[in-house]
Amino acid sequence: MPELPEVETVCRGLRPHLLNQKFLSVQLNRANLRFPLSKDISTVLTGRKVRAIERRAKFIQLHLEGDYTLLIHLGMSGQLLVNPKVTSPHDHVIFNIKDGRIVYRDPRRFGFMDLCATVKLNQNKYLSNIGIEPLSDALTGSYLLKLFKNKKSPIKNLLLNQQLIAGLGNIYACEALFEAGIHPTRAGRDIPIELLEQLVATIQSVLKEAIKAGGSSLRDHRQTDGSLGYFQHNFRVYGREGQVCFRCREGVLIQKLTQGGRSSFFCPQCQK
DNA sequence: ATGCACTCCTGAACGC
DNA sequence: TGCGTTCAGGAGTGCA
Repeated sequence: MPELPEVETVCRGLRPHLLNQKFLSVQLNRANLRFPLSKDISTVLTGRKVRAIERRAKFIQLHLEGDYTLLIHLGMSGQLLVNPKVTSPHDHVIFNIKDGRIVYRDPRRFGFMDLCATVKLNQNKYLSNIGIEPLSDALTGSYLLKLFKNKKSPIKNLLLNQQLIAGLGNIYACEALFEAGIHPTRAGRDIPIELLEQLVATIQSVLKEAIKAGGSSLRDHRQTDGSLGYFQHNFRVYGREGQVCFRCREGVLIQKLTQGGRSSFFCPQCQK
C-alpha cells in the first residue's frame, strides 16, 4: 500500500478540491472492499461538507460537519483520484461534489472505509491501538528504547508493527534501517540508544523526502491528479538485490531476506 | 504476550 | 502466443 508518504500526498492533493465542499451524492459501486461498506456512508455523507482532511498513520480522515468522520484506508492498491479522465472497472466509490467527482479506485480491494463519530475517533477499532506518528516529536531515541526494551523481535518487524509506530511500511522501514546502519534481523532490545537516535533521524528524513517527492509509485500509487510519485528513484536498498551498495561501493551486493513474509533489503557490510 | 502462517484480491512479470 | 507460477506497498485472524 501506500505507506505514510503516499497517504500524506493523497491528503494534500485532496484538500484544494474537497475542503469545505459538500457531497452531492455518493455512489457505492461495490459493497465488498476488504470489509463490507456500510450504506450509511452514502446516506450520511450526502449533503454534508468536509471540514478537515487529516492523515493518521496510513488512514485518511475526512472530518465532516455534524460530528462524523470517514476513515479511508487505501490498502495495497487504493487511489483517490480527482476527476480522472478515464474510468476503471475498479472504481468502487464515487464521491460527487460541485466541481466533479472524487473516485476511489482499488484493484486489489484491500482497502476499506469506516464511518464513525468524530468525538469517538480515538475509540475506533482501527485507531484505538495504533502507535505514535513517526514524524511527531514523540518519536525519540529514548521512546524507542522503552518501546523495544523487552522485544526480541527483529527491528524490521517492530518497525512494521503499526501498534508501535504507525505509518511505516516495507519500503521505508528498509530504507530507514539502511540509512541508520542497522541490520534488519537485529533484535529490538539489543539496539543501543545512540543507534536508536540515529534511526529516529533516518526514519524522519526518509519519510520527509518521500513526501516531498510525492511518494513512491512502484505500481499502483498515484497522486490525486493521477500523476506518479517519484521517490522510487531515490531508493537506496529497496528492490536493489544483487546491486552494488551505494554507500560502501566495495563490491558488496545488496541482499534480500524474508522476515514476517515480507522482503527485507540490506547491505551486509553497512548494516550491523 | 508473541510470533508465525495464512488470508483477502488483482495484475504484472517471469519461465517454459 | 499462451499458460502457469510467483510476487507485490497491508493488516486481521487464528493457532502454537
